Amino acid sequence: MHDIRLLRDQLDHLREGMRRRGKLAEFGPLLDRAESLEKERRAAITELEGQQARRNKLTQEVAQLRKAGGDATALIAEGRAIGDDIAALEQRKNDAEAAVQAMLYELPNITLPEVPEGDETRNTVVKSWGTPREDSTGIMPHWEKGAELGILDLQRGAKVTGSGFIVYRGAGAKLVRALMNMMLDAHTEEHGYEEAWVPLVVNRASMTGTGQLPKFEDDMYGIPEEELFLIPTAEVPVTNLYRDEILELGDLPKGLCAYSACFRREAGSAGKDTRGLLRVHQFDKVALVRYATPENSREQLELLTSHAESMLERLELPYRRLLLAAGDTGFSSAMTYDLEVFAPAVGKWLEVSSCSVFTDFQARRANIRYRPAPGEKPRFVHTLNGSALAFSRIIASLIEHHQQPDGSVRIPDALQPYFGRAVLR
RNA sequence: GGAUAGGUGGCCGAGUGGUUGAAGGCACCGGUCUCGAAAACCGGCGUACCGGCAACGGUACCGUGAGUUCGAAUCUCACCCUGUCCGCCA
Repeated sequence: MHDIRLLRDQLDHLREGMRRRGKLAEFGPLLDRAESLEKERRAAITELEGQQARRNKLTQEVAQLRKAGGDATALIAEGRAIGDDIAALEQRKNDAEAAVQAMLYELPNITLPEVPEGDETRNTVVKSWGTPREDSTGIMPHWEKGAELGILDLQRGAKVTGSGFIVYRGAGAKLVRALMNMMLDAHTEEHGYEEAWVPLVVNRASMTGTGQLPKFEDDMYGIPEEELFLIPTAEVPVTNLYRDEILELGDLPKGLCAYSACFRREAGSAGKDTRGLLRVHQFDKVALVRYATPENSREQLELLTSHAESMLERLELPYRRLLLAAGDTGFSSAMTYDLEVFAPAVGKWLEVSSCSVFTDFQARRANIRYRPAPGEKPRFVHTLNGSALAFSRIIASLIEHHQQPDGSVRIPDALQPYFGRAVLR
């Protein structure tokens, strides 16, 4: 969410931000309406507060008059009239305020200057690691190989819940555990993160704090009776840990990591892009969250991304890092790197991580602040997060990229201590 | 789920209809003292918003929302949360 003051003195900045995302047509009219509503809001406040001041004064007069034993009937009648006026003005103010607020909630973040303008065709590969297997001859797609190895049971997952809900079995289930432990150990022991184990269900305020709501309610699984939502990522509960709190400067930067199941409705899509593990409704992920000062949040993004990349290097999966163009950058994000691994049988690069700096966009929504120095005014922190990593596509890539000519799947060295064996066959 | 107590400023805590933004304490900031520190003493110290170039003026905020009233931290109702006891349960 943006500072409401931007509507007054930096409307051009907002407009330019929307243009860079290619969304000026969509948001330009909204900005104009928001600007005039903001004016209306202020006018209503000014008038309202004037009447409130009148009432406060009158109220004192009534008290004094009563004390002196006088008759306050006339003053009380006047007060009643002011009260009616105040109620109407309050309504006017609330209406304008709610309307402006609703618009601000709809507006995506402004991307950093270094983020390229335009849509996803402007995404740029800024780094590559390892050599993808271009020749897919003899490599079975992960859904076939997974079934053959007895580690993936897509049919029964569909039966038990529905399509897009995966059952891992035997060594497959253990593979999930191994990935979880390998990643969490690395982040806590080598990268300095505190591990958290969080609820998979959160309330509306938390979903609003990180930017999923109100705009993307349709993408969420919800429990309407309780006004609760299944988390699409551990970013939501972890970032909201410090909602409405003031952090100490000495605590920053602060990093938390958490494993969680993630739930996404992914409405609409079905077809070859969603085969096997490519796009599912529930998947496993280790998430990284960082809280930083505005001064160093940009460099914290590099650090965070490097932590995610190190997971791919341990798994010996070739990857590339994309700097997303403004139009492809997520709603709350100011700058995002995507990490993609190559799945040779699918013949595609798969997004397995997304690392973002949100500047103060989430912090303002969630009211997460820090005190720059004792006695100074609190400021909003900058939040960051990244997946490190999302498992399902990693498993897909692992099964395909590490598939051997004899049909077995090699387990990378770094994973073996956690998985307990060197090969899947 | 039932019963019961309670939610006040960064923290603790007083306050039950009218100069209460709110006593007192802690913490914090400045000063005196000291070689320096501690202690002691003196002073300062909430947040947000509106108007104003500013000085400053005004308004709101005592869990949340609605209500009663000329006037609500204080009264009424609903909801949320926390503690305690009972019940149930992995």
